[in-house]
This record gives sequence, C-alpha cells and structure tokens, in this order.
Amino acid sequence: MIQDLKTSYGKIFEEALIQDIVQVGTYKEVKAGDLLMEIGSYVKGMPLLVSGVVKILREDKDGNELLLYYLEKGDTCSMTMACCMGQPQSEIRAIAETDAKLIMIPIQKMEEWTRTYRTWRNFVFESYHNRLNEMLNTIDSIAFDNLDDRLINYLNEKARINNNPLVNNTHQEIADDLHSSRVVISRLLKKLENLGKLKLNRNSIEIINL
Amino acid sequence: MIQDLKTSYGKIFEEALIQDIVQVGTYKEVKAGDLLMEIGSYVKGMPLLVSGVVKILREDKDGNELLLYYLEKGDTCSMTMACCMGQPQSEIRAIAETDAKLIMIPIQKMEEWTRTYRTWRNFVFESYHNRLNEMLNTIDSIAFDNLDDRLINYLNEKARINNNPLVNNTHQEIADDLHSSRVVISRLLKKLENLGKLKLNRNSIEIINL
DNA sequence: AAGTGAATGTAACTGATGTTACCCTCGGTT
DNA sequence: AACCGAGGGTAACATCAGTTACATTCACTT
Repeated sequence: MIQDLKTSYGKIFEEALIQDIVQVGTYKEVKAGDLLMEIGSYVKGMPLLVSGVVKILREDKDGNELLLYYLEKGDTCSMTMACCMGQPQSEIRAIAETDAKLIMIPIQKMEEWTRTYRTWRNFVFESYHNRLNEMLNTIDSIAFDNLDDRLINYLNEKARINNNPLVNNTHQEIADDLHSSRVVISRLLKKLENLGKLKLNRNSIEIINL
Repeated sequence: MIQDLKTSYGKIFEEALIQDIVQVGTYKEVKAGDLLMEIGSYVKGMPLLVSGVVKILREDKDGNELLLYYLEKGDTCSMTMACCMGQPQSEIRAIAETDAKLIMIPIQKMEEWTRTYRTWRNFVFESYHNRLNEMLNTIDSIAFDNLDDRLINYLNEKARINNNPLVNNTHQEIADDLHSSRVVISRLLKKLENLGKLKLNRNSIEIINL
C-alpha cells in the first residue's frame, strides 16, 4: 500500500501525511463493474484512487442513468466529501470502470487533516475544483451539443481512459451512459461508420478517426 | 459594512475573522443587470454576497446563454475560488439579478484564512459543496426534464428569489436563461395560461398555481 | 444440427423542440 | 395622428431524438 501511495500521491502529499494515511487508511481492490457507491447509501469513507478508473453516474426518476465523469489515478470523489457537511447520503452512483485499487480514508480524518496538512487542504480544494469543471463540461455537452457530438466525445474519452482505440461496449451500454436509447445509438454509430470514422464489431467499436 | 457583515455572516464567522474581513474587504453595491464577472476575465477577488441575488450563466460557442444557478445572501462564487488553483480566468458569467451588496475579498487572503480560521475553512467547503449540488440539479433538469417542466421550475425559482409571484421578464429573457427560443417559450407559456396556471401580461407573468 | 438469447440493423412513426415568417398590440416619439 | 420598435401570438415546417416492431447475425448450449 505504501508503495502505491507514493507512486500516485508521493509528489503532492508530504511524508508525514503519507504515514498517517498508511496508519488509518484501508487498501481495497475492486473489479471492473463493481459498485463502489450507491445513490442514497451512507458514505463510510473517502476513496483515494490509486489505479484504474471509476465512473460517476446520476440517475433519473425512472432509474435511467447518465454518465457524469470519470475519476482516474490521483482523483477522489468530491461528492464523498459532502458527508462531512451534514449530507450523509450519496447523490451519485460510483462504478469501477476498470479494475481499480483504492485507499479508503475514514471521514473523521478529513477535518483534522484539513487543519494540519497544507498539502491535504490543497488536494481537497483542487479536487472540488476539478469536479466542478467536469460538471461544467458535462453541462456544456448536454445543453449545447447534439447527440452525434456527445457520442463522439464519449468514444474518444473512453478510448483515452482505457488507453485503447478499441472500445469494448455494447450499443446498449453506451446508450445508458448517454441517457439515450439503443436504437438511437446504433443509428448514429452506423452513420459514423459510413463516414469511415469508425468500424463496428460485435461487442466493440474500433475508433479510426473521430 | 460591518453591520451588513454581522447580519449576513455573523452566525458563521468568528469575531476575529469578521474584523479581518472589514480590514481587507471592499464594500460594493451593484444594480440589477450589472455584469459582475465575465467569461475569460481575470478574477480579482472573491465576492461575499450580503444582499440581493446574482445569477450565474454559462455560454455556448454561439454566444447563447444558459442559467446555471443563483447566488443569494451568504453565498459566494465557488468558481472564483478556482483562481487560487492556477485557473485565473473565469469559466462563467455573473450578473446581478437584483440590486445587490457584496464584499470583495482579495484572493491572497484565501489561503491564509483557510489555514487560520476554522469557520472560513468550513464556509469554503460548504460553498463548494452547495455549488456542486446546484450543478447536479441543473444537470438533472437539463438531462431529464422536458422544457415544460424546466420552465415551470424556472418561474417558481424566480418568484422565490424575488419573493414575488409576479415575474418581471420578457419571453425572450426567459428563453435566453433556458437556452431556448422566444417562440418556443411563448408557446409553452400560452399553454400554461390556458391551463389556468398563470396569467400573461406584457413584460410580466403572474404565477397562479404552478 | 437445432435452439437460444444477446447484439445489432433498419423501417416507420411520434413527439418535442427549434426555425421562419408574418401578424397584431402596446406605448412612446415625431 | 402617424410612426416605430419591442413584446407577444401563431401557423407551417424542419429536425432531432425516442419508440415500436421486427429481422438478422453471432456465440454458445443442447
């Protein structure tokens, strides 16, 4: 655990803080697809992502999802921090996009470290700030772009986080993330294929030039 | 200024912090419609809202706006805080919705007070947290609701912040805030009027039961 | 080989929203 | 009184996205 910590957070956290984290944090490995946090559930700890990718989802009244953004190495869940502010229940769902390793910090430490460690304070602020910016991007995308563009962005982002131009998802899964329907996504994907921008296979999509 | 401060922030800030704010803050009164912050502009200070309402807008590539949320007494602009994190330029536009009074804090004080004042630290965290939640609401609204519902919510919110069931806006202004078009808003408003939910006048809308 | 379910392709239709065009009315100005 | 611009009403149409329905293909099981 200490090795993972130093690799991912060694540059931003001071040594004493790293030691503290090792003391109170619990190491956790999760598999792709694992549910890390559910809407309405009580937040027990704050996750520091060491490796892998976690996707953060919002749900509408009918139970349909919408992808908000991804967390990557060095990120944490700002929503979780809310728990320290009298909002114990999660507003979002978190699912491991890939296998991932993370360190869970008991939420009681939040306040204390914010007081005592400058680097922790900065980390938390920066975290909030990054999440606000991601939310802004999400809003831009939903409010200003048509579905074609959102799909293209989605595929590019997916390829980026997995470091692989072959996107291993079904049309249904993509439709869920974009809060659309399978038929619509299939239609748009076919259009993009006809434009030579990608190649469709069963269960995967090969990005050519989006 | 000190009186305004105590009224709006006396319960959450300790006395010493209030004194500090009086020392370095500058008092400012603005008129409804005044531009407080522009996209791409450099952030000079952090505003503490003492009275009135400020609306926060996002803009698309064609220059059309979208209302993100309102700031009210006791709120501050989280986006502004970003300036302390190497993002000097504003991502949003802020316009006084009503006449408003605010206190501008030099951004250099942010770091210092975050270190020294527990109440300031909590205020900043809570601020971020509130803004994240408002962004979530905005996303829900854009992604999950149709325009009818967004319009209804908009009118109710407007009536709430102005404490007046008579909404003094043209259809064009509403269309701008909702990132729609005048014709569409007129159409929906007329439908709501026919349902007896409101009454349309020139330059204003009377909410009856939304 | 036949059966099965998931994934995908596709057509036809619907509904919500945006666009264009033109109208009228109100209030203030010339 | 005549004029004018802003605000608003409305029709006709276009477009995007969602829905329904059904066919096809593939991988895997029986």
